[in-house]
Amino acid sequence: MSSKKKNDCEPNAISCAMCGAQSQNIICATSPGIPEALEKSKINCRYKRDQVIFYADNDPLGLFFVQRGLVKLERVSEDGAAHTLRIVGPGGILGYRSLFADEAYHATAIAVDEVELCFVPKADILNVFKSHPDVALRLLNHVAKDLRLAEERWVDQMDKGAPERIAEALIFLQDHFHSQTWTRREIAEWAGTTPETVMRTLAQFEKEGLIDQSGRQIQILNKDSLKAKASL
Amino acid sequence: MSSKKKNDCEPNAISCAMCGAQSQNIICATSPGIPEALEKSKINCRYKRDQVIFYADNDPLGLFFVQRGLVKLERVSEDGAAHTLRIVGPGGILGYRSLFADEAYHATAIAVDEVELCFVPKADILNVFKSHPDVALRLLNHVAKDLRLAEERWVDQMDKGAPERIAEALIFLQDHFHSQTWTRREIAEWAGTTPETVMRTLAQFEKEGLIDQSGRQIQILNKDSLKAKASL
DNA sequence: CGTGTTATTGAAGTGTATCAAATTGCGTGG
DNA sequence: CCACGCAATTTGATACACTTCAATAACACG
Repeated sequence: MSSKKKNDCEPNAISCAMCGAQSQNIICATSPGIPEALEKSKINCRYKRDQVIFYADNDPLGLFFVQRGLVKLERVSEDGAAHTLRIVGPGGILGYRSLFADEAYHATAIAVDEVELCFVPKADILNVFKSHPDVALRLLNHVAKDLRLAEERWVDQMDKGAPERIAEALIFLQDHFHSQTWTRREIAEWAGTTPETVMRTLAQFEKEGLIDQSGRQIQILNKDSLKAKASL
Repeated sequence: MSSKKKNDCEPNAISCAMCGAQSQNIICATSPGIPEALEKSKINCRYKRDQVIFYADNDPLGLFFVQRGLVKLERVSEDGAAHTLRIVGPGGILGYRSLFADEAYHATAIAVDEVELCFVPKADILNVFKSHPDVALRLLNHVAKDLRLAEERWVDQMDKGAPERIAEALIFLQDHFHSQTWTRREIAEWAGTTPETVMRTLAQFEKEGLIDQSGRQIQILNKDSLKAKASL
């Protein structure tokens, strides 16, 4: 029955008890009782590639828990250039920055592939905070790590050249989202450069025996040398 | 008695009750009773320009509350280039990202001018969390905003040219730390460019009547036009 | 009053974006 | 299942904003 409609939010499509371990996020996994508390208010949703989960400048309504697939948070500048801020996979959460900063979304969330997630309204999340104070500390820990990544990325953008950032991007994308193929454009939007530069750099890496490009598939042959190239 | 030693940490140099409103940070200002709880464990410290409060890669020992002066958080790359991540003034806190991420400092904290602050050990901070659960939410709010600023800065580094970033830097530094003069190098390290480029750009801004440079002092003449130049 | 730091200006080099065009590859619908 | 069409890839040529290096001048500090 749930497969009749597509890209629609349906209540209780997956019970919290059945939610795979892969989707155990820092809120649900914190302490027993929380999944049950959210069970009645959560709503399951599905999205296909390139569909938008939420748009920048809108106000957050709650949190999205990713159960399956990948979601990218991207920002598009006035002249149309897109940049990928974060990528969230199963077990990850979407919308927490804006919710807790009490600000509008500053990025747009887009499905990278077939995505399944569940939404919990703001009010219910805040209730969890009241009953489980340790959840706030876990989220604090998470956002603090995000902040380091963001600030490190800014300095990398200046100190390192495009080849180093692209090498870093390849390693990051493989480490975190192994079973995923990325377009040159997506790699560029993550590494902070252009598809053309990614292209030429990958060709160079292949010539040096660091990677192997079979069509759109990229295999890392020598991870250590690639790390060295990225100054990691 | 407290003025005999310099750059030394002395217990209870300023009581929390006497701490100026300017220094009311998001922890102490949250609810009554917290300052008293920290009173016995806090340690006051003083630093002069360019002195280091803590070094990158060291483990955090607690939190620093800025009472007077400015502190910059900077990261130095392998080739010696310094970049300013954040600037913290009176009422601000230092070291919270690393403490809550449970990571080493990823930046070095340096006094921009004469700085006065008080230090509270990690254990005492965690005690406050237990007795005042709402403090975690306030910190979460603060770090979430930091995260937006950091991510916005990364995209600005790519989308905007040096003149735009420098205009943005001038506005930011004036808005937040009005009574402070900055060297070209400091502006460059904040804007993500070089002192030479800052130099030439400021000369251009002056020619356009946007600012007025009397030696090291920079006056903003036309803030609206400067904002337009920064695409803000 | 010296001395080291900062400011200022000039010239040169370069990495990377930009633009353009051909080719490949993939998804979609017939 | 094949063919079509559009998007992604690939390659080349060009432009240029910015960094880098260098050398002088102005300034602040002890």
